Amino acid sequence: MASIKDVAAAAGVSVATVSRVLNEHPSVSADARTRVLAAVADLGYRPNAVARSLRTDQTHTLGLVISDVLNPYFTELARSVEEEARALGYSVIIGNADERPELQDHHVRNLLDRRIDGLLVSPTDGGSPLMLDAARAGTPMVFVDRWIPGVDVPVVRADGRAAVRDLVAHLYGLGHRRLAIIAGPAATTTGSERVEAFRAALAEHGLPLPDAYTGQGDFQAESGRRVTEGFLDLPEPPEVVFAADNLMALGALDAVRARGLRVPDDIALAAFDDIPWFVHTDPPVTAIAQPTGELGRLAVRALVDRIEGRPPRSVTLPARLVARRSCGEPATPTPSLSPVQRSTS
Amino acid sequence: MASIKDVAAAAGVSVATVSRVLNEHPSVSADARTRVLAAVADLGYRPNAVARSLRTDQTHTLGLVISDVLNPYFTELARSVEEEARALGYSVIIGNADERPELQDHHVRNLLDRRIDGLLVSPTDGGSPLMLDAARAGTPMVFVDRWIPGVDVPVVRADGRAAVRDLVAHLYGLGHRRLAIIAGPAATTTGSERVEAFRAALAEHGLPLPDAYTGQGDFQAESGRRVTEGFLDLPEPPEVVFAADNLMALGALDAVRARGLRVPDDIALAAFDDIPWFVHTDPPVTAIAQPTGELGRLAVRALVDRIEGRPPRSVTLPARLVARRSCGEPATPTPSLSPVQRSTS
DNA sequence: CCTCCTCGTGGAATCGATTACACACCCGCT
DNA sequence: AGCGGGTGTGTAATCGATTCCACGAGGAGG
Repeated sequence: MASIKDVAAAAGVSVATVSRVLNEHPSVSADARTRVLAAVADLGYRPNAVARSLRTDQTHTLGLVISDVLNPYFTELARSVEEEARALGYSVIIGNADERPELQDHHVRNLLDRRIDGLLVSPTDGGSPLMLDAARAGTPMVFVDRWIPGVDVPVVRADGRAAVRDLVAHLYGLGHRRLAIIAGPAATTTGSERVEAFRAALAEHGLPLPDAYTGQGDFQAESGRRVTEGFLDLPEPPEVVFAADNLMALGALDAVRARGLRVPDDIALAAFDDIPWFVHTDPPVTAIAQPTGELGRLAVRALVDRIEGRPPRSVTLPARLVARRSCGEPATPTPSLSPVQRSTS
Repeated sequence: MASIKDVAAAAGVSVATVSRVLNEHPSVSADARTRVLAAVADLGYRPNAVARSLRTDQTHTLGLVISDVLNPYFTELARSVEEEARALGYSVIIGNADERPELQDHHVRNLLDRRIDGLLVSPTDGGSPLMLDAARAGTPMVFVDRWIPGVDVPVVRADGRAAVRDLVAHLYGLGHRRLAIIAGPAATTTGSERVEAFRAALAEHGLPLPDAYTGQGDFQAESGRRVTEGFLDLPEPPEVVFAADNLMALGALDAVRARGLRVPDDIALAAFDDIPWFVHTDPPVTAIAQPTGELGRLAVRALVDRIEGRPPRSVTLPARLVARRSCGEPATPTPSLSPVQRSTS
């Protein structure tokens, strides 16, 4: 592959001049510029980003470490992150942690070794020493969706409290009194927060949240299935199951079906995180929708602000309830076509 | 950040010795080795991958350019690619082309600039000059899922012909005679191949495939909706719609619902590419399943073989029909729980 | 005792860019 | 004529690693 030296030789100038042309430095004669550009076109020369990065100490690359790419919520987040980053002149390297802290560490280490300019993380746990060290050492970093309390890193996330309260009111209004939750890992902020919000909302209606009605999941479909089976085995099963993410809701749906039961007649179902497929399931699933694309964009902007020396801002956006048929009577007679179409908020 | 010089100084040796310790070169005394390792641990030193890549001309990175990350098929492919690559000591940078050739070119260029060791592509079109040049110039490259005819690059893909024939037989057996297809872009191999296979299978049963029953889609949900509306507007609408990918099937489902019609009573639906959600839609969707994870793994292995000097092999795996309720009577009375559970092959 | 290897080590070149610094040239002003 | 200043260009240092080559020490063999 042609290097800057080859271009310089072909154009009859020094490498410094070639570099200046390529970087649009003003003090280059028109004559030299055209000769260099001709040589570049002729040789099909492309600057070596590796060499450039070594010299400038910038890779124009962001790292994104998420918990599970197969979760449509994170897929969409990743997509919006890449789009916004591209618009700002950065590339993105995605690391999939699969909800496993050691895999998360692997990716963080790998990304740091590659000297990415900044790191976007949705932590799977309370924070590994590696990540905390990196944050302390000054690596530009922003948490997205989940965060680690007590660490001085900006957070871009959605607050689901109001939406959870709306959901509980909706359920209460439909006559449900025995409500259960499939929680996410307590080590994640989203895991614990959603349970807390749910418990608080129940309390407002004078309803308890017994231990038997709080199942421990891990944000994966299989755990949703397992927990739901436990619920159905209880002498007095809940009337509603609220899954703290979309995959566990899928598992719950499986478990209910496997028993030959029907949603919502035998048991109702709701989920945190809305996804396009929820419109098409049988029945369509009531869910709490986050402004996922917006979160991704804002997270990138905060990170790039930090990288380029501007003060980054933490952002919290609201989530909203999207009521469908999985909890009882349809909210309206017309079919719901898109996840963003209807909202009770 | 500490560099190899700092380590050398701290250990009282030269940088050459530090490098030898780090690369497990045999001729280093035990004494020097322990001093170096102590200094490394002490300083929290991590080798700079950028500098290393510049010197060794290897990045241990693969590029993966896919057409649409939001398509669950490609998400799963990306995941398996990353897993296998990690197992072989490589990282992956994913570029999402969004079915847009110019975006595909952007990513290919970006990846080549970063001097990735090899490129995995599922081309959105007949092949841009950029990609063809790269292939000709000797960049290790493997096509996955889709490919470009006439280019000397190994291909790892699934052959859906037999499964399409099974599907048509299944539909014929259920009494359907007017079958329509929502095709993918003719510029993609998967786009044209699936129509051809469908047409050939129909011919075996003496059925025609009129132009009015072949709609042109672009692998995105919206096009599935649009084409399906066209079908429904025909004086004699088809009895079955076969969508050439899962997103267009989703769009078709929307269109049918929007008219207040029911699947499969009013119109039947089948899709190429099976995904977990198809089990949970209303009704569950009959689909042709590819061995996606296996394709990803084999593609990575072929690429790494090529990179490391071994001869790469093209691979074609079979796809299989997974019959569910969206085309008529359930295949069996038991509910289908997983997309891989049942097959007619 | 001298020669020849082997082993461990360090110096320095190298990868492909960016950029500080020096310098030659030309213009205009006094 | 001489000097200051801007313009365009080249030389060389630099980023952080890897690796070729040279060299000194020490052991084995003649």
